[in-house]
Amino acid sequence: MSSCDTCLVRNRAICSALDAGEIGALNAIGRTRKLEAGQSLIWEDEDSILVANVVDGVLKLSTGTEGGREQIVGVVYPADFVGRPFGGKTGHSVTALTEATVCVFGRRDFDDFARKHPALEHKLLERTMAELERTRRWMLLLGRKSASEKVATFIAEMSERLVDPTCMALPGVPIDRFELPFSRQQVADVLGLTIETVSRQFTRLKSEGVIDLPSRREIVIRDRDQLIAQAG
Amino acid sequence: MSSCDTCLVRNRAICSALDAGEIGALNAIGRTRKLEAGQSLIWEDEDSILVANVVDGVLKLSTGTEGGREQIVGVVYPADFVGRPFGGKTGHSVTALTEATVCVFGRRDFDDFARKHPALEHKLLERTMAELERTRRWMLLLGRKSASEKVATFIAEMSERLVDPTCMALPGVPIDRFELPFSRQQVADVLGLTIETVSRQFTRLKSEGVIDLPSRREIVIRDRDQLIAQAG
DNA sequence: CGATGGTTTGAGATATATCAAACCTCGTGG
DNA sequence: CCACGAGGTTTGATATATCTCAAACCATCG
Repeated sequence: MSSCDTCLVRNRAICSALDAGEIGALNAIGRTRKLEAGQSLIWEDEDSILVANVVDGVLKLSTGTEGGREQIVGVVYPADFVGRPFGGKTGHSVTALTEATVCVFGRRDFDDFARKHPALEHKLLERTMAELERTRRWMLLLGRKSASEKVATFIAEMSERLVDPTCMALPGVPIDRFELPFSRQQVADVLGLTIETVSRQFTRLKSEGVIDLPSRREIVIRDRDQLIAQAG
Repeated sequence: MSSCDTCLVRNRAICSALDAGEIGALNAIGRTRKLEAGQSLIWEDEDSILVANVVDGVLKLSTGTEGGREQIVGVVYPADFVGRPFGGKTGHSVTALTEATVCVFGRRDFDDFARKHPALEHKLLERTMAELERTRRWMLLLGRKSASEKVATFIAEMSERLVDPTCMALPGVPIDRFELPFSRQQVADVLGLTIETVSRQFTRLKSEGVIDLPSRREIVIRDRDQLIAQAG
């Protein structure tokens, strides 16, 4: 029996393009792997040797300058795909932010399999295009938004993406209370700000009653309209 | 006879995945269109109705805030693909920066054709992944680089991308003199800066002898090593 | 309990934005 | 041919958002 049968993201990941027989073949070349928070799966500038589906947890994609400045260039959730198939180098590292479970494949094995299964490539294409679209929207934030707009946008987006991964929640409905998978430094690295500026914006939003911060890693949205308005 | 036979980018665009017969079929659903500088092909937030291959010229992809701030989220050159196949909205407009020639397809026609031609989808997937990679590298610039680093990086990247589109030049060799397809305002919109800051950085680089500016739209790189060093 | 790592708060420095004016370049029409 | 005007660009003076440096604070864990 294939471990895909019990996979939580079986119906949402690119694997949903495959029938039972094909899934078995894919299962044969992959294996599931657990990562603890902080552990990396792929490193910046290394030759692409593996790709993966995220089964559970949250991971960051990040790059940095020689000077040690870091920028988080993407965040992936269950059912998302990571890595660079079809040769080339990955320009960013992939690191777990929470405990995570991924389904990894050798890059070459995956390449061969994908070329023989156009439906899988099609899913991957749709996913990649959606990710490119999302990334481009984020560029507007990085290039043109103020610190307060950045933080408000960040919280609003988080509440839309951090829905129950088991899909029990209604789709498209954002949640008003969630646990942040980021430290303050990591939030700063997503938004292109410093940790102090992020902290000040959080406390300002709290003092204005827009959000509440029960603990360091928890956020409660008290006034979503106001939050959206401040997102600019 | 198919107009693809004389197409300058026939061997580099996604069409290179197709044989003579398939090209004929693709040609039947597309048409070439000329754009003058400033003319838009696709508008932000409209439902995706057409997609295109760039044959000649340079186009920008851009989004803006309600407040009128603009961010250029991508620049495309001959052989690149633009538009959002497989449904959804395009989150950015596509506008010609120079006179341009594109090969346009109705989005639905293209979708149908692509689904029947996995090799075409494969090329498109590779291209989309490369673009996503490039876009993510640009995020590091937007989020973490100073104005001087941004401008130096911009000039260096331009010199690598604006090679002779006919491919007569040696591949991978950057050029030292080129005409900018951007106004100062547009450079500012690519880098997330103001027009004044861009101007000041240009004149500084010129006064340091790193570049020369024979005219508003021309750039000559005098000291590439120094330029790269300043790109951070 | 004290040590440790992350976070918040404060005071000051600075890069970049903003506002305003002068300056080219180029096309138009007298 | 020259004067004029318009758009884009450069330069200057000032304002301000964000960064930097530094200290206090707070949870967590041995």
